[in-house]
Amino acid sequence: MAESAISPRRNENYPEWYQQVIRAADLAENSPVRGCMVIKPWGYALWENVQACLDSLFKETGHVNAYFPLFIPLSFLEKEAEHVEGFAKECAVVTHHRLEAGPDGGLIPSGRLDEPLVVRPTSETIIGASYAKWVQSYRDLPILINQWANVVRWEMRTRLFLRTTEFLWQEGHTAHETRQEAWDETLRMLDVYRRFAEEWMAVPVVTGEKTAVERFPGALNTFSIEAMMQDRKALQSGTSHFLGQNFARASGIRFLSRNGVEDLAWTTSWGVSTRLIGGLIMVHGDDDGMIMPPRLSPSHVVLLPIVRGEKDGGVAAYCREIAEQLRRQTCFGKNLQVVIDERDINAGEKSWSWIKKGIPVIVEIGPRDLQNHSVFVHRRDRSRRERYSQGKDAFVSSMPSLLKEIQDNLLERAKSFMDDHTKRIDGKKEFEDFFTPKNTDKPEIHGGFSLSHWCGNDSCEKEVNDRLGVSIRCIPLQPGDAAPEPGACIWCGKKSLRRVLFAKAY
RNA sequence: CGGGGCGUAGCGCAGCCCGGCUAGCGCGCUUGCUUCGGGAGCAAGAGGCCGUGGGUUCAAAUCCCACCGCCCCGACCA
Repeated sequence: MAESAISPRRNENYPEWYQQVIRAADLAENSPVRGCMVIKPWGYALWENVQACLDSLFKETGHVNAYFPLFIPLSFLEKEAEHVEGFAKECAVVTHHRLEAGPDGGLIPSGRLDEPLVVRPTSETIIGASYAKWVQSYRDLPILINQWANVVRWEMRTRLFLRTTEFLWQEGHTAHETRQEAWDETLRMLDVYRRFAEEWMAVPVVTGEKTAVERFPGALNTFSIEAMMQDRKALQSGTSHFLGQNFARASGIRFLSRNGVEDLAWTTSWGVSTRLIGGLIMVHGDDDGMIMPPRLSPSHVVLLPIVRGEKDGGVAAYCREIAEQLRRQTCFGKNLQVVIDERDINAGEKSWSWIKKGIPVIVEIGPRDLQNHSVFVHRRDRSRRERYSQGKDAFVSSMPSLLKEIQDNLLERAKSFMDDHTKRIDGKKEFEDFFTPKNTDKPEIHGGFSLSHWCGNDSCEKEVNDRLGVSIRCIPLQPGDAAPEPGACIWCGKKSLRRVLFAKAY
């Protein structure tokens, strides 16, 4: 049995496997700055594709981009009580604006600021200040703005992509005339995230509302998309918040309504971050590394010329010809991205490097292929033993449909995985067993999503979390999962009106 | 911030208990030759303030103290 490229394998040590995939695929690495990462070109190209796709979805739904400051005056953050409480513990604060030579030759901060500046952990307050200025009449609404930015949250424990001190994201901030409009916007953007996850990332998600315990500080309602990783834990992959009039009140976003009375705007905010990349790795990756969904992959095909010694025998030219033909093909509305890897390294090693990077299609091309007008194809979503030879022209013309097939296959695979590990559990014992590892010394991958009844009390929710490390990921919105259905709370046995989604989470 | 583990070559590690020649090994790197439908073989090389500071000692990677950093598990979180 051949070895896998990544060690340990997923079922041996999942967290370590995750780190190794990031390294092997050359996506990112730790930086000298604690908790911060360097996103390397292959990882950043993936993020750029995520940005481009989401950005066009935002534009399609009427949003425009803008940019607000990195620094937030301390007093702004103090305006919304719950918001302060939620973020106070993880804020980086700028207190000085100058460096002076110290006695030992080092530099010491000087020039203390009158009012400290908080490095934005999120931008509701600073954007709210602008909106307050911009909005005077109901005619100024709605405001539908998104910003692509970095934010800083001083986390205790960090993991590449999943939780870093600084991360990249987009945050949409909208202000509306009516409650209904803001509410609709909240759900519309949640659905944009769901579509993006499923159609672009090939990641199936559960959409739902957060419980009070898990809600965004200052929001009236928080909605999220939750995806299942291959260790069966949930990853909150995007959030959309209905902020009611809380932030409008705090920031003074007031307008003269149609009735001539002063009113507060209704606002929303919604975001996804580089965390999505962590999700992509954990949903699709295998024991040989990353697997990129074709729709977001920085490149679709790599051509590997197999050259004997110095004698090229026309292989390079043959590769260039194929590359040209492929680049004229379109898939998912874009031209195919093709790489020819002519690095002077061992062919096997070269091939493996692309497997680890997760490029959807790897094509080996040697003199024999040249002679037969064929190519040797390896789909990254299939095993290495399933490589096959194919006529060049057929290969070129079938690439778009092959990529679509891979995209669909990844989604299908992830979907059945999630379905297989989503249970409707009604017994407390069964519930506990589901979430309890059999070998406590070296916990194996276990559990999954449990759709179970919940009475609605914080105390049950917290106890489940304390005892089992399991939280309520959301109250699902999907018709099938969410249909009200009387039952008994999985924990206390009291009356429950509906099932909620329980899972261990990142 | 609590509990545990670890800092030795670019990466992964051994050596430390029981102090003692020139600090090793694997991978990677450089050069040459050989190989060539596959993560190559042989040979010759380059590369270390053994995390930092202090102490004990004739002698410290090794023992003691302090500090710094990293990882895991908890609390917190996109």
